[in-house]
Amino acid sequence: MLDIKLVREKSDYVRERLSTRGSGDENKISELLQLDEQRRKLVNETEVLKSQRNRVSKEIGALMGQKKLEEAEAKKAETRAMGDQIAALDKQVAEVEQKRDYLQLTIPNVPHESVVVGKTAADNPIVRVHGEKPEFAFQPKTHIELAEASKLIDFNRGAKLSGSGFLLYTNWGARLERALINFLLDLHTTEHGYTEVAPPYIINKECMVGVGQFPKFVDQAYAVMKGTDTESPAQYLLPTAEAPVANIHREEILKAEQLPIFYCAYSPCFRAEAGAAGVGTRGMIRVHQFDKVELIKIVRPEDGYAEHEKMVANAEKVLQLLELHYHTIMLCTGDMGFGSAKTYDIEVWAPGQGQYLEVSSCSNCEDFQARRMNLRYKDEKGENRFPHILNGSGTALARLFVALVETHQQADGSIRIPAPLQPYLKADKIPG
RNA sequence: GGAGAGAUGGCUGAGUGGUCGAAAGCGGCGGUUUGCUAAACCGUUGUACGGUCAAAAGCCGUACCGGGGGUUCGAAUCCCCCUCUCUCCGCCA
Repeated sequence: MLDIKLVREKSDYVRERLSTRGSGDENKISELLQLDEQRRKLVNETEVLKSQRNRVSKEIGALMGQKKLEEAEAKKAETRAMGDQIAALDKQVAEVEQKRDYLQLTIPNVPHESVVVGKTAADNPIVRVHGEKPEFAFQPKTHIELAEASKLIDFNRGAKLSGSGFLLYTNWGARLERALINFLLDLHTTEHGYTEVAPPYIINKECMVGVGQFPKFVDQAYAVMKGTDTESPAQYLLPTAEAPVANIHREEILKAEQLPIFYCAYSPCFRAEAGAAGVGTRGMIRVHQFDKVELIKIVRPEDGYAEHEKMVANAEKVLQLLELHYHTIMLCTGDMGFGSAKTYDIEVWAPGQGQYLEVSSCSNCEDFQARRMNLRYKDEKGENRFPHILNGSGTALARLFVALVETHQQADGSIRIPAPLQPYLKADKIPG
């Protein structure tokens, strides 16, 4: 969420930056300011009253001590009505505060000034290209054809077990998936300095609010309940490991020397994808459950953008080692996610699809999430500050799987395994 | 799932209706002493919000003793609900 003081003091700036997103959220600022103003007025009123009450209460206490009971009773009668007045005002404050807080949670982050202003994905500039589209002496197959031919994935039985958008990996497919996960975790932990964590897959609402998934994207989440118990507070299947991992230090005040914190985590990701195109058709491009290795950084604000660039490089390294052609784009203001101030997407080339697939999205959310989860650190001056929180996929698996098999498919139907992955799969190719 | 115990400041831990934002100890910070270190001694030590101020500092106020509600002139303290932790039993990968 945005710093209310910033909104108060630089409302025009905030409005202007928000308007570049093209979502109309800048129109919420006036209401926010109004609620803020109203709250401050009410808070002031109640505090004056409370101050009075406290004073009289102390006097009563003193009188009781001196056994001057009649005088004490008189004062009690005098202040009795104050309690109700205070209670009524407190209620008003709570109401206004609730409205303000909710409104604040629905306003997206302000884009960083280095972000290109644009409306849609078509406006996203390409910032880097690695390799080039591979040439094939034969007609390259799609991952669906390859997966069926080599029995990597049983699409029909996956759907039977769960529904459309769920995959059953089989034999070499399951092994390849596992090999990729281990390869990614090892790369980031041993080469890039991340500490591996394994979070719960069922998480509470606070995690979702903290990273900005809620309240806006509740309809995209899977809620879970215990047995037939519809009463207990809902928990959710994680849509990304970002949700639990970024929240590890929620409501903490970290010591300056604890920063920077680099975490990486494997998890499956569950997405309802309500209303999305592509679920319901076969394939692995858009599914309800996929594996991902996520990268999270918690850093000092002054380091945020340098660490952001490094994080993107860490994710790109994956594709380089797997000998895949990709390009990195910067999301324009209109295409950025809710909590992000700046985002790079990495898109890998999938020859069978004839298109680039997003396998990583690396964002600096600045202090937007830290404010939501009240995560702070104490700097050298002893002041509490909000750190920058960064998240990036390093990378998403299902689409990486697609790019890998489509890129490295051979004329004989086998799939070549790039050298860095071979020790993990314990094979140099998947037979056709 | 059953029974019991607990949750207080960075940590340990006292506090059962009134100068308690909270004793004491530890830690941290500053200082004295010292060739240096240590010890000892002295001082200091939370967070948020609101107000004041051009701003910072400072000052004033309010709230915060797991969370929410209640009783009361007044709640860390009494009552109710919830969450979490620990111990024992049961079940279980």
